[in-house]
Amino acid sequence: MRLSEVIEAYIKELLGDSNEFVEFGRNELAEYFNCVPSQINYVISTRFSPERGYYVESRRGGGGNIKIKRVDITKNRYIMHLINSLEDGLSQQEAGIIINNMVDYNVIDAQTAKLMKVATNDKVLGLPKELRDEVRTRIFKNILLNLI
Amino acid sequence: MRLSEVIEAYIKELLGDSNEFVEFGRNELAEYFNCVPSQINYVISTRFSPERGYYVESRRGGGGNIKIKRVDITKNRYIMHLINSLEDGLSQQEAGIIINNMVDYNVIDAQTAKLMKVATNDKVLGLPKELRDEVRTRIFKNILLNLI
DNA sequence: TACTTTTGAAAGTCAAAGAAAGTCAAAGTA
DNA sequence: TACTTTGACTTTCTTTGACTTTCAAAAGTA
Repeated sequence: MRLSEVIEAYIKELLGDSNEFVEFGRNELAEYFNCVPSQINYVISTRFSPERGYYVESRRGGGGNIKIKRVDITKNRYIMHLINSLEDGLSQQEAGIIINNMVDYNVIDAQTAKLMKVATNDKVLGLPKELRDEVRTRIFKNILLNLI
Repeated sequence: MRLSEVIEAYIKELLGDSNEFVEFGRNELAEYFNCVPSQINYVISTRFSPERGYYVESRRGGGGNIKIKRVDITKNRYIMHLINSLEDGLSQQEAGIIINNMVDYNVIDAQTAKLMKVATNDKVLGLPKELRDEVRTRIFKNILLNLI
């Protein structure tokens, strides 16, 4: 079995039942598995994506750590479906339509909708088009994930 | 847990129940936590700055001390004040601290806080650092504007 | 007494050292 | 070819300590 798979399994084990999230030091974990620290990043980026229902946060510096949160993807199939069906270069217009739909279906309230629109707005992001759509997609997916 | 966070929590604890302000000797506090005095300054400047809704006074010399007050203002004034005092190039950490404070001050609820954190998260933005802090600042400010 | 100087007890500043995590591309493997 | 492993280098945050500034009380002076 690939080491990456072992690490993946280990993290999922930790997330096991009852635990909504895990928190660990990257170096500790790397030491435990006798690998370079960056392997942990590889595992996280290939296996703990929003599409699979994971949200990842981290901090650097003294006492730094990585926190992986598991979202119960069965709790809101509509949102998970949305996350997985979104193409990578979401435009402002497309995002807006989806947000409006969510309001119509009472998935989110007006205030949340407003904030989501702001955070995915062209002017606010203010980046060259391709990059902008990429970033917007990430923001949008991750917000969706955290609505569950 | 990081010492800085322990000290932060301790000060907030003191501020917490009905106390409008805390007053302490820098050296005493440092001794209590077994750290160098300048660590107290670090905690204050990263966690209790005016942008974060705190007013800090101090006196040097014999009998000198530090006094930290919570600023008591209305939601909208708090937000306006924040918008005006935010510098460009906000880091994820700074944004996070401010968001936490807004929750403490009942300016936003936990759900909104989460959304704001996600939309200003390093990994979510996933941009080179020069751009990242710029974009984050725009997103953050614009969300604030829309909270008014 | 009224004013000035000294002195020691604080707090402030700033940069270096330390401790983590992140990035990226080259090398390895199936 | 696609995925994984590795490691050198970067960035971020915290801790530490040497040095500076300020203040108040004590001591000295006219």
